[in-house]
Amino acid sequence: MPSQPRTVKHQPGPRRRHGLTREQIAKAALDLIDAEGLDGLTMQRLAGSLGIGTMTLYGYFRSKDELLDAVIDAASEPEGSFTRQGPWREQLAELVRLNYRRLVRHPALVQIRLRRPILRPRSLRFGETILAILHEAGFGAEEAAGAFRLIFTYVFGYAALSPQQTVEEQRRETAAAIALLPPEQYPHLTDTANEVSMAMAGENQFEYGLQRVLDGVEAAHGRQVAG
Amino acid sequence: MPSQPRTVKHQPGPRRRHGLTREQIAKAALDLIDAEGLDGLTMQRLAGSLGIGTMTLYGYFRSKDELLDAVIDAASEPEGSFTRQGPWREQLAELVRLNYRRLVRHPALVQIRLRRPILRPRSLRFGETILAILHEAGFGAEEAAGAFRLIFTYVFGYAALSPQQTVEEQRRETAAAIALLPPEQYPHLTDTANEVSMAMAGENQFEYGLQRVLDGVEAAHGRQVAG
DNA sequence: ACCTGAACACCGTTCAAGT
DNA sequence: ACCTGAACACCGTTCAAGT
Repeated sequence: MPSQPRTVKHQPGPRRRHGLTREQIAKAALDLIDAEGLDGLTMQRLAGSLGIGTMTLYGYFRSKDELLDAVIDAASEPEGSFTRQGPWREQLAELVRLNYRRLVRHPALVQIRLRRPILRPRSLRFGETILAILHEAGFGAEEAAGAFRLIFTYVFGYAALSPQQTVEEQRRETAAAIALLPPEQYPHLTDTANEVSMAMAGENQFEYGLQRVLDGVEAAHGRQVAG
Repeated sequence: MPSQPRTVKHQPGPRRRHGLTREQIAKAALDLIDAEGLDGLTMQRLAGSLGIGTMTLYGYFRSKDELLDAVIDAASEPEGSFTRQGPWREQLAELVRLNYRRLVRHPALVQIRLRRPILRPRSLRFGETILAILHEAGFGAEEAAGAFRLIFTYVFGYAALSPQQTVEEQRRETAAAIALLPPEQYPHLTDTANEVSMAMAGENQFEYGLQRVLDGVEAAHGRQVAG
């Protein structure tokens, strides 16, 4: 169950011995995960990087799970640069791009989300804005919810399936695996090894798929309106 | 780097003391992951369930990673029921549905893929068949590779982001989180809480998104052919 | 040749003790 | 009141020893 972000004691000044706040600790944890993956965040290492005893962390957070909630909040600062302008499709595209970049900046969000749903108010802003745009574009409630789920699946799915390795490493690895296949059993993969290797890594592919997803949402809406 | 599925010794008969094969062990590991998640698979527990010593496993697999490769193969039996029939769009849809069901049957595949790319020949069959269908439909190499990546992202992303909890639990949790939001700040989410909760859980949503993805692929192909 | 217990360097968290 | 070392029940894997 999701735990509330309550402070252990409600005191304005840093009465604590180390002068640390929950937010500062969460930020340090976020940096650790972004740099080394979710497995890289251990209570021992986090405490070590802050120069405090491991058990001191449990004075700020009841468990590692509660710490992860704070990490999510730390990574979910509102997107200041987003302003709703232009046709609904372009508004959606821009919002999705901004949130995709956030996920690239903070792989921690993706890795945590793969373990459990993220339902913090700050994170739900993304859904609220998408629904607002679709509502204004004339989408019904069910239609809008379906489109939101698809868009959410695409942006998180893309980020989740993008490797932590460099683009170059990934392409080489894909190409190497294809090169090992018997061409007569895998003719198309063999013939298009280059194109497939390119498509499986790199951020330019994100935009291509996003446009296809929006094509699909738009097409269904057009049929709905027409029918 | 991906390790080869080589047997430690090439002997036809089960000369081994326990009479166990790599395949049998991999199958047991697959069952463990499917039932309890990737974290549920530990060398100690797997050995225990097989009634052998932990270290005996290392006589069959050089490392846990090599064991996971065998688990992937065990879960990737070819889809016997798939026959290419009808228009390309329906062929794609059916192939994707079959593979989605495979992922639902074997969450192990999704959980392993989130840790590293899956590049085993048996798994690459999926890509080969998609490329074959698209090629026959007149897609160019780059266009086909882009469509493959999108479809792959959708099917794995959808499976990866689907919770391990029951559909009912998930819906209740989503609805509860929305109910906690201040309605004046989240008006659309509040108004469509029901539709959103439904859309975020349950397999019927998979088909909706799949059709939108195929709409997008089809629309882009139509423009390509027309232009 | 095949199998395996003990040991090592890790985890998250409980508990009891320090200041 | 705040902090923390020791300890517990785990991990994957190395090593040396059993049959």
